Amino acid sequence: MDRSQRTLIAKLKEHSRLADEDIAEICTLTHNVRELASGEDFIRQGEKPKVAALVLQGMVARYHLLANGRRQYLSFHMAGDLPDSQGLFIERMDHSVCAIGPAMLATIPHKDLVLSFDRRPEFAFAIWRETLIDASIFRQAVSNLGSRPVIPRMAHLFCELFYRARASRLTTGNSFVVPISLTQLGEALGMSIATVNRTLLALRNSGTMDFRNSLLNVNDWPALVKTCDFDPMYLHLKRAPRWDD
Amino acid sequence: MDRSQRTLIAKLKEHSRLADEDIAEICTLTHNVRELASGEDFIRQGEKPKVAALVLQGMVARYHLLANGRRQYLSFHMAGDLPDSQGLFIERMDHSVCAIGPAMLATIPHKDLVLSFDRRPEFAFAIWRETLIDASIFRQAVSNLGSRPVIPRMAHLFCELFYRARASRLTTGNSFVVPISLTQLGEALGMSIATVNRTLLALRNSGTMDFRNSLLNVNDWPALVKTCDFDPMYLHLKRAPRWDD
DNA sequence: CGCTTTTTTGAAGATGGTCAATGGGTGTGG
DNA sequence: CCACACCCATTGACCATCTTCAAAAAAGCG
Repeated sequence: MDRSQRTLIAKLKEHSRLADEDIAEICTLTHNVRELASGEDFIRQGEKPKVAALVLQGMVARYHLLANGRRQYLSFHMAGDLPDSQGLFIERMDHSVCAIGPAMLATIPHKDLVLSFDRRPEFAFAIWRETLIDASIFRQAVSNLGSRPVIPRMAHLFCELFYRARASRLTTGNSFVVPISLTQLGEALGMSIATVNRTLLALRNSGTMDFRNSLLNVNDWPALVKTCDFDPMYLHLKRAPRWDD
Repeated sequence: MDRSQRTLIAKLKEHSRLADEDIAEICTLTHNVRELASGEDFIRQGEKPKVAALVLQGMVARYHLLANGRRQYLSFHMAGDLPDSQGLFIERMDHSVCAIGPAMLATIPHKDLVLSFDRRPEFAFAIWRETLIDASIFRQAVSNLGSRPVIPRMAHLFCELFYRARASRLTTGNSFVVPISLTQLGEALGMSIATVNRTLLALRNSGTMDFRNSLLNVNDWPALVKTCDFDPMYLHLKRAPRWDD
């Protein structure tokens, strides 16, 4: 069992039950490693996806490029995530995937995955569930953009990132490395960079969280959760991460 | 082959190839019919989904209920859609589904579906693709809310609804019945009802479209497409609907 | 026909955007 | 080692958009 197989198994176990046979099946999957420079695209809107990507290190993001040149970030992904699982059964990518900070990915051919799906339907269902959770995260983004003022909107994004990172054991204490620039935050949350900055200041002054120099610090988790009414149910994890370890 | 089976097959054929065996498998599925009054919930946030729903008639919507009482509509669905396919492999619903105007649904137990999936993986992949297209629609909603001013934002929603309806042959000429109230439009597009009304007026005056009394009228499709840079690629349909029939 | 609900319109005010200028790091080359 | 350039973050002033509030008109419905 190599690193990427271990990462994938750990990820799927966060929400699905895997039989020994499923794990054995995953261990037959081979992959290539691809390193991305900060900002580099992994796949672009319009291209035909042929491989699935698994994040091994760093952070990547999905984004749309609009006709007017604007960029809209759709979701952010960390180690264990499958940032282009959404391209599995689809002819052409309707969005792009790029690195946020330097990142390392494992790529697995779709062909191999589908063969495994035929052999182990439960494995397919686990990946399917993964794509459904992705969709649930998109739905939250819709509500976040459509219904929340800037401060809770920003808080919700960081709540989600921190909670997911914590569930995957990627945090250190109350900190998590998030190499997103202010500009990119604005392009994710539909805010101007000025507002992004003022909103981060407000959150800092409230004593709930502090995002600076690519480092997120959660100072008062319950208060932060309350600012945005964050309810992690939508992440559909089997068990909540513990806060006392 | 009954009505609901025919509807499902037609829908899946919009984006997937089905073998005769897949169609035969679908024809073994039995269902119940459920009628919903306007506004009635089909399933609520927090409940455990046990059946999948197929829209036979009318329109239904997914929505979030936020802690502050606000309602955020996430997507709208018409005949042929599977509005809670997102609940297939998930423990609890992270959103609700309600009727927009009176609607009729066919319900199919998840258990039966999964048994069919095991027998015909291609059928499973077609439904999976359906859920991935749903996710793609959510992504567009994110971009719509995050990046577009009110007029193109409204235009984009109606472009999508009309295009999807046309692809499913639910339009009559340039018209399509959309029983959404102004309040609900606002709750979908993150606008106040006053702005919704003024935006509809602006679109009416531009001569591109006219939405009034639950009836959408597309007067100038190319111009409407241009106002919001609508590109239907993200709907992943095998072939575009024809405009000249 | 009177009631409720939905749509329409106006005016005032707040939120967040735009623009422009400043400051702080970091890396490069003289 | 310093000077310069560049990128990113920060801040202020002004302004546009959209919200809120209030009220009237129109449209369904018993």
